[in-house]
Amino acid sequence: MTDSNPRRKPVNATMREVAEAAGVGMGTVSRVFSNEGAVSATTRAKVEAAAARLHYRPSALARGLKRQSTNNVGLIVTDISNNFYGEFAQGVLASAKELGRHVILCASGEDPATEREYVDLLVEQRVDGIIAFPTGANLDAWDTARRIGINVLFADRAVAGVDVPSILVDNLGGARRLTEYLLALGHERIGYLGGPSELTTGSQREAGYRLAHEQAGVPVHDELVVRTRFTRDTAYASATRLLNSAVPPTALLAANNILGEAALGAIRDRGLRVPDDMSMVMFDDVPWARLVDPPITVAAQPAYAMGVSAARMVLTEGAGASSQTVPVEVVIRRSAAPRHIDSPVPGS
Amino acid sequence: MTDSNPRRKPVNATMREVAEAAGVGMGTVSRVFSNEGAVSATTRAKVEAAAARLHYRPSALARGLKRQSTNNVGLIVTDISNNFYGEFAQGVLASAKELGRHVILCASGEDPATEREYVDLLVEQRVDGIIAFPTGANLDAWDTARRIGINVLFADRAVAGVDVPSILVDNLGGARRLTEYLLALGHERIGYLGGPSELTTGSQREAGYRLAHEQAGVPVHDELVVRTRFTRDTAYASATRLLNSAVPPTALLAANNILGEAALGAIRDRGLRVPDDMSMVMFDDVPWARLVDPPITVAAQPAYAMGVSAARMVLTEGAGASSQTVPVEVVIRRSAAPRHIDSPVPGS
DNA sequence: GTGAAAGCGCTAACAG
DNA sequence: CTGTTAGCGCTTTCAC
Repeated sequence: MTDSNPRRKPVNATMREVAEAAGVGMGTVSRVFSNEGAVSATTRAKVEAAAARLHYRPSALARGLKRQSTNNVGLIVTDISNNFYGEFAQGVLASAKELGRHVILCASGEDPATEREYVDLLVEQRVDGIIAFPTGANLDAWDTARRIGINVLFADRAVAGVDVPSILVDNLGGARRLTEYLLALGHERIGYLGGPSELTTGSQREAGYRLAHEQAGVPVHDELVVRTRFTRDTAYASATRLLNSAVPPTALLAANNILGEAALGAIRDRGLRVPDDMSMVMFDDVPWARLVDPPITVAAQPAYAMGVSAARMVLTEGAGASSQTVPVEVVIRRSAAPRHIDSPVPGS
Repeated sequence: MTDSNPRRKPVNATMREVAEAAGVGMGTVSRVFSNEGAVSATTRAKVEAAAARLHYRPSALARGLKRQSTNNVGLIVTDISNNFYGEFAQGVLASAKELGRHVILCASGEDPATEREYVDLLVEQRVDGIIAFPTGANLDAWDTARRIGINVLFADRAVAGVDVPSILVDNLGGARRLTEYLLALGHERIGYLGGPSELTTGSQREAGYRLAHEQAGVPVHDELVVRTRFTRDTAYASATRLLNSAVPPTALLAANNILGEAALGAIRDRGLRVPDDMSMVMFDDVPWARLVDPPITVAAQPAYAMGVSAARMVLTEGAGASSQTVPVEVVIRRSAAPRHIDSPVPGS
């Protein structure tokens, strides 16, 4: 760093100054930096030399104001330290980079007030598009975002009463197949550790769990169905509650990786072994699912690919993008075993 | 969404239109929305009513251009799906939100060319500050960023020849204590799976490993020291190479969580048990470290807290922020055991 | 307390 | 091919 006085008011050269230094008009400088219109090689060289000498960097602010488009896109996730969102974000970032866009990241923490704040903020920033894992609230905020010309894309969850293109996953199918797998192993008391029913990720997965039971003719024991938030704060307590049922489950389905983490922790803390004492499966194929012993059977959502598609949809297809549902893949590993003959069975 | 024709050119109301609708001057509207200067209650009400009617949202672009400051900060990490960066980012986001700032997220993938691209881009966006995990290259780009008045803060790694405030961690101390722990357990062939020596995170951790050996009077076996990238791509192969040494190590220190993940995977794949056949410890306390059986002994970096501090430093202290080094906490769990009497020992 | 006016740095016609 | 000009939407003196 060569600046001897870092506290002086920074003087970032303007386009006008570059033009003067190069002895050309502003329009020419603009053409050079935006790569539009034709500029003779000599003129271009002069401009570039002057720009380099002055450490000139164009201002995206001014450009955006003039062009009425920033090249930014907003991404609202719940919690970026959750590997699912991390993978998704990597996908968005990769896709955005390829398209020459920036992403402004926001974490709502699943809180509607925070979400509203971020939507408003992103609108003020005049982002070209917003990719969000919506809480389901703030319909009016989303509405004004769209009205103002911002392409909105919802990820993972559909929101009732709003016609916004979405990229969804086959939650019902995934949960159903996971449940069928457990049922086929002979389990009849399968605990379900799920998310809030207001989120479609919560309700659809629960629906899949119930559907599988129905089709197998196995009754669902409502005391084995516990709903909690999809975040770490309440997960462990809920998992413990489930395991403490009067007649405990012999297998357990966790509706996302955070819940799975809590469930596995709770199982361990009670001295139970997987899968001998307790079978378990979960949504989300996070790195640790393969690493624990035994490795966990999961319903894998293609998080990275979803992020890539999401960015592409919101950036290139715009408001006209059509919703799509991506499949989840059930990956059988070794965390579930056939029910022991002597396991408690309802009515026995 | 009430708009019947989503494809029409979006008409976001301007401040001038709000002013006209409210029958006041633009200056007044500005005062209302920026909460600066005094406005009579009645006038304010009129303005707010008009604004609501028109779905007016101020433009951060225009404001930024005029004020010469966006309220944005750039964050350049390596890979946001890596839990360490995810936690760090959560900290930055929390802190930024509190200070009314937005975060533009970039993932360099540890690639200097990508990093340069992002630095240039963030400069063009005129962010108020940049928090980065630097690759060590692109000194000139960092220099022009600072010259233009952007506060730069390096995280995790120091860069030689550049005087930029940084938030570092006690890498040497952490690696040293981890190694001492293994040495105290009687291990004399400790494998080191580390990062590139160009990164201070790489070199300092290796230095800690070597220092502990030196002080214990135990020679370092260079064939047990393998350096690789800190990313997933090459980690597994390097871990395997280490385990395949002619005389294999009895314990292993992985220099970050990705390397630890790879090491644990490789250990498993070779049918070795932890800690009976192979002790292991690593840097980074990620969720899975507690979840695997046995849980892994780690040197924990306070990622979230670092993110919080980083944002605060770059946003409130500015260019004058003084570098700080945060301690790492060694958390002993059960992934390391005393060396077996019959383990291969050099010269025996 | 409030209005008018001058730009912030850039792009996009439009002439030449 | 290149220079000139009129704003993009907002903040900020400066009068009133």
